Amino acid sequence: MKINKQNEILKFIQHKIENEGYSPSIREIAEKVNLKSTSSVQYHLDNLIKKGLLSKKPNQSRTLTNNKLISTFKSVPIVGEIAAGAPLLAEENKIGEISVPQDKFSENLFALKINGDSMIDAGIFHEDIVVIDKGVEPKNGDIGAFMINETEATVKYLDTIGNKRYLVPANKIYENQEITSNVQPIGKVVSLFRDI
Amino acid sequence: MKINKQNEILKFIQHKIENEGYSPSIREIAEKVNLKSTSSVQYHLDNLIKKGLLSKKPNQSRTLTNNKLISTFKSVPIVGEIAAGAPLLAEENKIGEISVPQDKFSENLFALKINGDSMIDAGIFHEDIVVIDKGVEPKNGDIGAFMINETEATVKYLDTIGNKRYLVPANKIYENQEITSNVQPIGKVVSLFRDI
DNA sequence: ATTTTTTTCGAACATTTGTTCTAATATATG
DNA sequence: CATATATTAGAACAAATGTTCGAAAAAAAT
Repeated sequence: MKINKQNEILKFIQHKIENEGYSPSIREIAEKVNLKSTSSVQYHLDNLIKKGLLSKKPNQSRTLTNNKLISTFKSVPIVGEIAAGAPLLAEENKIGEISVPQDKFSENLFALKINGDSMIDAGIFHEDIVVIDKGVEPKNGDIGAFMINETEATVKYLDTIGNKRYLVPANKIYENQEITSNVQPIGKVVSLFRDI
Repeated sequence: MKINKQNEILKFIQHKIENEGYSPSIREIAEKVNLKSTSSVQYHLDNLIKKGLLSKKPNQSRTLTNNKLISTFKSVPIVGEIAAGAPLLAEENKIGEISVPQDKFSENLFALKINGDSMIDAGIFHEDIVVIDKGVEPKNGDIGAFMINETEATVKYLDTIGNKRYLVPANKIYENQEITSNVQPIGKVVSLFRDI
């Protein structure tokens, strides 16, 4: 019957935070896991905290937080068609939001919805969403996002052939495009999301 | 000086939840926004709740939640190697968690880490994470997850050729595998995540 | 200037909640 | 079986917290 009280408590706390948006009180935990005394819960909480699985603020109610996957996600904008003249991240270019785990989040992140199949051999398909880190300049071999003529954003491999730098698609039917002054690197592609 | 107390309070609550992981108390709000009385804060909270921007539970501390963008994610387990004999979602098979938007969440979701390149032509690469809906039986043409010999989970296209059903890889170097009694459908692949 | 509405304050109160201590009970260990 | 360890219970306490009411102050409207 009693499998593992500690884990049962941890799971309930996580569940409560995920579903209600706030931590349970000690007495709520006691009731849920069938413990008659608040001090029994305290006992397990102390152990969970010692293990580093939980944190709490002393003398403050409902301040239990999950140390591992604090369900705090932060949203980054998804950019669609780029309006002529408007800065890349201007409000009028925004077509949505996507959330990324906070531990991977930085202010430099935003997302692009892929249009076309030029990166299909890299496993990046039409309508996939790629997250881009503006703070990381794409290097040779990286997949990066680039602004072309200040109106179009594109995702390609970056590569140097001879002494020229190219945008390299991952699809044989498209050609390399030399990087000239009309191409500006935006950032490096760091992750990808797809609905199937 | 006083720009908009209501908005100031809302912002502080959101900030506190995002950064600390729990809601502020009324007195903490009062101090932060320079109100001397808790009832002044109550006054604004009531208005924010009337506007539908906040929710709270009566007589419970720190239960303020943001109606818009809070806790819109839920975690689903990532399953790795499947221990012989253990149920697919047994704790010992779990290698992590991934969060999915709440509006797409169901209790039937879990995730698999892809091992190998048998689905490479479908844009599913080695070490990608696919989310599977156990509540949806894969149909012809769908990408599904299947359990083989109750020990190995695999992701393949499902297709019917003649009167036989096959697991169809998306990679020419692999062969179709006829579905026999040792193959059990788990669910349909619904989304994909990749770190690049 | 007067009235009305909005906002703030203060204080008192009832609950909720975390904390702590001791003892009882269960479980494991030798 | 005896002993040690882990777990649970009970109760009492102190602190944190939400709630409420009336009045004052500030701002807006007439």
